[in-house]
Amino acid sequence: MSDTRADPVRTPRITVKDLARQLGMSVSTVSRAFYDDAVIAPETREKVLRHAAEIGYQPNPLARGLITKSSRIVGLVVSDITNPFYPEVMTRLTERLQAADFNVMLVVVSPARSEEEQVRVLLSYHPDVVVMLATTLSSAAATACRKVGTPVVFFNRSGSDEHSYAVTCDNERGGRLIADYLIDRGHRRIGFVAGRPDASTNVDRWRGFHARCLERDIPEPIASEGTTFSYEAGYAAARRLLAGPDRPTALFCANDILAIGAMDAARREAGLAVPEDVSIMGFDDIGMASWPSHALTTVRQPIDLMIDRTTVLALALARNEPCEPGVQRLPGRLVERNTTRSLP
Amino acid sequence: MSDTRADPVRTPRITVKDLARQLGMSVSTVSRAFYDDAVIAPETREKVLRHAAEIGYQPNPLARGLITKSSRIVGLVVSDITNPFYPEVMTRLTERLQAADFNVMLVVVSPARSEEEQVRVLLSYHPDVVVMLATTLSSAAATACRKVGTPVVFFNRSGSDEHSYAVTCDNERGGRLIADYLIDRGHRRIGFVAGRPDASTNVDRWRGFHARCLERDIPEPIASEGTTFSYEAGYAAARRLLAGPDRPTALFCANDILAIGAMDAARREAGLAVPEDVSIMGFDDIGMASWPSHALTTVRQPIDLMIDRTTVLALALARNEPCEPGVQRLPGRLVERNTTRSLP
DNA sequence: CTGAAAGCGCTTACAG
DNA sequence: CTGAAAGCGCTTACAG
Repeated sequence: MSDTRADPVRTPRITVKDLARQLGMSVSTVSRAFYDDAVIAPETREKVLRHAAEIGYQPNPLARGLITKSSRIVGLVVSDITNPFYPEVMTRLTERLQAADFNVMLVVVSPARSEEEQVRVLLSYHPDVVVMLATTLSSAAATACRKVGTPVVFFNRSGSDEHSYAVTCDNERGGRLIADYLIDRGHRRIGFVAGRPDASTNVDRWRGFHARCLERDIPEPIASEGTTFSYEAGYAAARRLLAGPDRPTALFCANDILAIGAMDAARREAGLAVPEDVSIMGFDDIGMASWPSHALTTVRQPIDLMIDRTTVLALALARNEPCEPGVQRLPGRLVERNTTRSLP
Repeated sequence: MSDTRADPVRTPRITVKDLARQLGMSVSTVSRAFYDDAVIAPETREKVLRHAAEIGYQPNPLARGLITKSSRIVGLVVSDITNPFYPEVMTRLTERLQAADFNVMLVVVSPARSEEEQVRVLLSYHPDVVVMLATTLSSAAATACRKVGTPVVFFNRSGSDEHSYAVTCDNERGGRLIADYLIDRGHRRIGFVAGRPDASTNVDRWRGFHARCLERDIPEPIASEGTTFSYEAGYAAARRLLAGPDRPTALFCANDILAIGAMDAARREAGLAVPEDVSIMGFDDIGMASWPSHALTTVRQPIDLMIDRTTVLALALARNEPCEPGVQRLPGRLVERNTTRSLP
């Protein structure tokens, strides 16, 4: 603290008082000009706004927030950034929120410190709402939010408790889609490359896939032991899955990044051609999936719609409008590329 | 505004006053407990701190900032998020800043609106410092910051004006490293796959590379017309460069993501084997570069060091400590993998 | 060492 | 329609 004022070169900020003085008005009047629904003469408002624009004044949202109890901050909590799916979501969501005149405060949950502790400092800024971008986050963070009455919406994570908000892809349905696709093409021995075992995306995709396999009288699919959603994990799991003599003819990977690792393992470790010797499917449809070298058959998450829903929900909650809790499950669609084929 | 209080379910926040009342002290005393260098009896401080922890009180940094003129917010401005290099930097930087008790306010500059406008709303929160993660950002944003006296540090971008702060890889030296490496291995006809022409990374890498080629009496390298740093751009550029009859024996790509696109083009469009028919090099050493399917020879940016320097610099500036302006150019190192070979 | 008071930059009843 | 005053949650000289 002591050094905060060590070198007072900071330009002193323009305040309402300055404006009021320069315009010969009271601060109240000046303040009112910035609120559409305030009672103020149109010419007065215009005068204020014009002058403000000229000298580059804008009300300090921090001071404003003290009174209105609204910070216009939305907290964005992320953790698993290795999945290329997230940076894209993060930036697009941020753009949308910014366009609605909210600012995003980012917290990256590092395993080094407790989730709750890290969210606590975010909470001290009184965000109007926080959105969790996280398959991976436990509910500790959400609980901390709820304790201070801050609404939270989960992106890409279901299974949070009853009265919270979530928007996800319909992962279970996606899993079924994949089972049908593979089975329709004659596959019987199918392997599953798992991601994080406790992630709802992993659980739901597997559940749908597994259920559909049983419904269609396919032998129990063999699942790898899940660890993380990473290239390396996909590589390692596929190597094991494809090592035995009775290897699967197809692999469903819990997400694209796993699938890309799995493809490399199939080619380099097991010496198999994709899709000639083994079919491989992912989930998400990240940008890389469509690169010619991967050309991955996968299920595309309805990302535009998901972001849209999340934005609308977050904005409504930030404004304290009543919203119906629950998880919105949006349907994905299967996109066929070159990593799968029909068995003769 | 009107709807802000529509549904007053928000838990009322605990304030200093509550603490003071509950402890039978004045607010001044309570406040002092949170400052290490304030004069206050040790037992009093402990009593306050203990009680605060119990009931989950922490001072509101917004109100605090009004007085101290320090928001403990650092602005993080990003734009080109398609390059996987950035998400990594972004999250690691954020973690470091959080660990130092600063919070990150993220602004994603979208091409839809003006840079200055988008930074303006960040500035209204009075960040103590802003760091620009951007090869791509113009100086408009930086100018806006300077106008209100907010210090800015550029990450991965040099060539900002004289009295600003920047930390980058020594890109020019990296370009020379690559020229030497290729020339030492017998390459004479070398192509350059350019990224964004106005990005300092692109310019500096090319400059060093080009200069070194001339110094060593290699024929003028042929450069593609740069557009963006993307897989697609690398793909398109390499296809053109490798199409002619007198094609280059090696390609230096301005970054890894371009290089990966270039490799795919070489293989699929030109029918060339890498490195047998053409050697390919990138720059950055993003995670993907080391995947077995790419195994890209590249120059690794000293990312740990860069992040460290940026953190230290940003923190110092946030505290208004005097810092020496200028750009810190940190040496990268060449990492050899499987996309290059010696010419016989 | 502690407390009463002023003030940070705003907004918002309350009078006029 | 406008202004004077109170107050949001804090910090910090200033007395004591």
